[in-house]
Amino acid sequence: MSESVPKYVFVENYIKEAIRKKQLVDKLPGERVLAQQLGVSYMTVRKSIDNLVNDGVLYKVPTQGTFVNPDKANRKKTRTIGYFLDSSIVAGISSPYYSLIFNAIEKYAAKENYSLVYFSDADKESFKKTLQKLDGVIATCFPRIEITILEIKQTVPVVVIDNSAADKTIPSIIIDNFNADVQSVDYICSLGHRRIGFMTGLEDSDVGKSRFAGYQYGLSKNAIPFDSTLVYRGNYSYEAGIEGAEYFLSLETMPTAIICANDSMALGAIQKLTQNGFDIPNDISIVGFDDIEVASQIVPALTTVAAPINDIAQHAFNSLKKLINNEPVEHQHIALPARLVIRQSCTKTQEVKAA
Amino acid sequence: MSESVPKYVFVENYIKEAIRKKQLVDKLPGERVLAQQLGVSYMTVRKSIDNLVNDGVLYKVPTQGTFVNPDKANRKKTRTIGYFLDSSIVAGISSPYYSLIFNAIEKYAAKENYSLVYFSDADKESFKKTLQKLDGVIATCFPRIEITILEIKQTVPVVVIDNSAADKTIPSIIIDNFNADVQSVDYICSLGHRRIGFMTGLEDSDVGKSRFAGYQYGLSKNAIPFDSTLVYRGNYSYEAGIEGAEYFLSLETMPTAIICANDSMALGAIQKLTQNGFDIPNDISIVGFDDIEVASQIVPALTTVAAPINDIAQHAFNSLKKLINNEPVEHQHIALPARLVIRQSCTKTQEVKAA
DNA sequence: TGATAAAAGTGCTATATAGCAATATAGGTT
DNA sequence: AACCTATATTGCTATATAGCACTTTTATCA
Repeated sequence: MSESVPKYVFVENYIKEAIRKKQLVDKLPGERVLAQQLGVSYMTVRKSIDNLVNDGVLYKVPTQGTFVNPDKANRKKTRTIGYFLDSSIVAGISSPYYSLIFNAIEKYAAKENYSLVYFSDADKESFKKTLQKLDGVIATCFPRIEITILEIKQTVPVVVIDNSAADKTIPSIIIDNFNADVQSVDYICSLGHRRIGFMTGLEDSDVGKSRFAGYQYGLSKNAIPFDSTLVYRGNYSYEAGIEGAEYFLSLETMPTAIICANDSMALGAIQKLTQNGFDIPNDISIVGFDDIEVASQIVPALTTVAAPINDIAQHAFNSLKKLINNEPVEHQHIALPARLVIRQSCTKTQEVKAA
Repeated sequence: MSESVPKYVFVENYIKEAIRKKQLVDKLPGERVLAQQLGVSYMTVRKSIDNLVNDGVLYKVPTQGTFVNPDKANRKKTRTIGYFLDSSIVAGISSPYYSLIFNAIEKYAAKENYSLVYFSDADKESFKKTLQKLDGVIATCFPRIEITILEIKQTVPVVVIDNSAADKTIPSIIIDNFNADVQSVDYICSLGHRRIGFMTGLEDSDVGKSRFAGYQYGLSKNAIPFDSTLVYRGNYSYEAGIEGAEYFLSLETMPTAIICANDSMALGAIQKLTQNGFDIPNDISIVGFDDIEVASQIVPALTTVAAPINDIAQHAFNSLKKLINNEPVEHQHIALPARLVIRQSCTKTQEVKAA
């Protein structure tokens, strides 16, 4: 028993350690018994136990004893939920798509008197402490962060968006990316385009794979053979858009249209192609995905697939609310349709125009 | 002294009542003194006071005494702070500038184990309940929401950004908008422009007024007489940018450059001018303010004033943390410099080019 | 074997006492 | 007025003891 630690703190630590080691799992020895075992006064034991009760580690039932508090059971509801983005998304919540989702979730939450925290996992300690304060979490999910998703689920109810979690008991709200990109290919084909480039998103996720698969299915549906040289492997960033355009510029025969797996890559492609003297859409048509706010504000205004932001937010919040209230969630996995918004970044091919 | 109430509860109630009646406003008598006055044991007094400390009613300073906890500090700290935007900002947290600020604040807060809630005031009840959960608030301030700012201040510590509050005891972190726009005018003049249009922000705030004043001062500094026909009264929105460009198009002689009070209006102006066959920057140069992310991604990349997002967030968080911890805030009102970022939306006037 | 009484266990309230480290106050000196 | 010393104040840690109301366990008796 160290001289520098008060005895009552020593007893607190002793109890906490015994709980951690599963030596104490439910009922503690009586206060007088414990005092005798540890060789301290009864009042010292009482002081330690009172502190641990205040901290929520233990609870007392008069005349019956003192018990270990189960992990999740006794926490008070805070009516605060969290929106989680992992820290590999460098721009974090300032990313145009995620800030739209976050804004929409906050509106639905506020109507039900829930406050909304935004948090990430750059600081592990802060991440854990924030989780402890929440009734539940809506998380943007990627396969690469499955461990984090599991950790969240072990602490509070969780609903995922964008990609399903590997653990299929976690409800998910995603976009029907496949049919959205089939739609884009159909529209581009309706303008007469046959040589259609594609900038993929990250293929480590269902989002990336589904958008690419939709492109491929759209080609075959329009009797266009798949040509792998018309595919640039991107990663959703503006910089990838620039590099993708460079790649297509390097081809002997450029595509007459490019479908991008998101708007940021479309912006990068427009920048590089314009710099190289190409006119959008007269020389080459561009389609994006997400319909971030500036998509309608740039020159030319971008034709893009509009993600159903409000629907995603509403379904995610409602599913989470049910989990928090221990109610059954009717539709565990929801795939929402996305709509193509036609603006000025696409035009008919020169051949169709000449005819 | 009632038989049915334990003595320590009686002492707790006695202290709380004395606080309520203002008989105790700051320092309590010593524990031994109190025990004597109330005719109970010293240990009983200690037990009562410890409970009131746990409840946040009192706080103790070893060797100095026990004190009444001021009203605001009554609650247990949640280590959760809020970022407030009033609901008249339709795009809410998805606005490019505000989401950057919010993202930056979250990073500083997480490092200090504070969680960050985003909230608005569309739902009054939710607004009040959220306030109750927070240790403090960083609020984007406008003169039109002074009543809301006061309400926040009456509940928790508050720091404002963007505009100072009318209540000068509230710390503020703002941008030096005046010198930022002087800078823009200087730069435009250095390119040979003498006919310089200006799209104001909202003039109901210091931000709006300072940016306009900086434009005017910049003109006089460069010996250019102020011409009120070269001023369009805007409101920071993309739509105002379109209308502003329409206004300048309607003039007999258009300006050769336009300085916009923010980037969204610059986007609108570029859109309308391009539609009307003008080339940016060859026919007319454009300057924005804020340096939102897409400013660098559009064609042409926008020359704009970069708001010191991280500095604002850092100072705001640090000031708020001090308020929460009852420490003095050294610099109550901070005006941070903003830097002009030169990209592709400006060029020399045709006259300078010909020479 | 079942019922009842006694004993033991349990957290709770209350008091008394001693001594520690740090700070504040009072008094005296230069 | 500034400095030093002694004393008082302050919350803190720790121990000991007594007895209460209630519940659980054990022992005893029919």
